[in-house]
Amino acid sequence: MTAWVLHVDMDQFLAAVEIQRRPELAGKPVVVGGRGDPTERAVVSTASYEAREFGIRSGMPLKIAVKRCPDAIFLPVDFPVYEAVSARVMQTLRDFPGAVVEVLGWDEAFVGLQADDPVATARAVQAAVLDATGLDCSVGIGDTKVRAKVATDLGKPRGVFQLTRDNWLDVMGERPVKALWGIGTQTAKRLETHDIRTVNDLAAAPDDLLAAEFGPNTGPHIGRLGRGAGSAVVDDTPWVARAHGRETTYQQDLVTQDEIRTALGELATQVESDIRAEGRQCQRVHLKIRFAPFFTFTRVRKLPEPTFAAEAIADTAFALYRGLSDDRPVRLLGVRAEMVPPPGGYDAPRTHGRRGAP
DNA sequence: TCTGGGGTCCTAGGACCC
DNA sequence: TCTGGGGTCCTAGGACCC
Repeated sequence: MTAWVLHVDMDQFLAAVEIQRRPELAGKPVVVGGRGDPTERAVVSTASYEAREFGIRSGMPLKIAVKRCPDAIFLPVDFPVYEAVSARVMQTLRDFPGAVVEVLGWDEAFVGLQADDPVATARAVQAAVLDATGLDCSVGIGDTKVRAKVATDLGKPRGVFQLTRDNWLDVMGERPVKALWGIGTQTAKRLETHDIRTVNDLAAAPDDLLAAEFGPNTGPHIGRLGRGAGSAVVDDTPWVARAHGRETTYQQDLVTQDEIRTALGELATQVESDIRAEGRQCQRVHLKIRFAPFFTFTRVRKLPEPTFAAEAIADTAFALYRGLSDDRPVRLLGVRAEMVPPPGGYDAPRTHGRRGAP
C-alpha cells in the first residue's frame, strides 16, 4: 500500500446544486451570482458548463455575462443550501475507510489515504459522493498536494487524473506557469521578466534567482511549485479563523461623510456579531475602500485594547478613512476584525491563501 | 465590460530598544 | 562625528485562493 493525496473537487458546484432542485434547468446556461440580477454590480460565482461555452467565467461581472449570453438563467447565491450540501459531501469523504480529510472550501477537499490502486479508489470516492448527494465530482491523484490539486483540473468534468514525480514534467512541462496552484497573473508577469514562462522553465530556475526576485521564503517556494514538490501531509485539524470581515459594493456610490460613517457602522455591527459568536475579541481593524473609478486601499490600525464593540470598530475604521483625506465617491467598503489568537495560539495553521511557509 | 465577498500569508521598512 | 548589530512591534502593501 502506498500513501496518496486525492483532491476532490465538485463539478460546477453552485450551478449543479441549483440544477438538482430545478431539473428543468439541466442542459441550459445557468449563472449563479449576486442577487441573480445581471443589471446589478455583482460577479459570477459559478457558471454551468453550457454557460462557459459562451465565455462566462467565475469572477466575471454579471453585466458582462448577460451580454455574452442574454438567454442565460441568472440565479441568486443561496448560501445556506450550498453549506448544507457541502457538509454532506465532506461527511461522505470522512466516512470513506482510512480517509483523512482537509477541507479547502465549500466544494473541495484533500483526502489522504493508503491504496494499491489509487485510480480505483478515486472512482469509488466519486461513486460515494454521487450516491450521497446526486452530484458529480472530479478527483486528482498525487504524491504531493500540489500535484493532486493540479491533476484535478486535467480530469474535469467527472474525471480522474494522476500526477506524480514520474509524469509531472511530461504532462505539465509545456504549460504556462499560471496553471500552477499559487501562481497568479502578477507572479507570472514577474517570472516572465526572467524568461520563465513554462513549468519546465520554472522547474529549472535556480533558487537564488527566485529568492532575489520574490524574497527568501517565497522564491524557493515558487520553485518547488514548478517541480510539483511540497507537502503530502493531509491535515484534518479544524480550521480556526484569524479574522472576520464584511464588505459591500454599493449599487450607488456613497458620496457624503454621513453616508460613509453610517455604512461603516452597519458593517461593524455585522462584524461584531460574527466575532461575538466565536467569543473572540477584535485586536486590529482593517478598512478596505474602493473609490469610484478603480482604486482600492487597505488600512490597518491596532486597537488600544481588544474589544467586541461595534462602535469602537466603526470609529477606528472611520478614523482610517479620514486619514486618507480623500473625498471621491466610494464604491466599496469593507471592515475586517483581526481577532485575538486563542490561548496557545493557532496550533495548526490552516491556510488557503498561504505562500512560502515551510 | 468593469470588476463580489470571504479569507490567509509574505515582504519591506520605520520606530524603538539594548 | 559617525554609526555596529540584533531584536520586537507596527503599518503599508502585494499576492493568492475559493
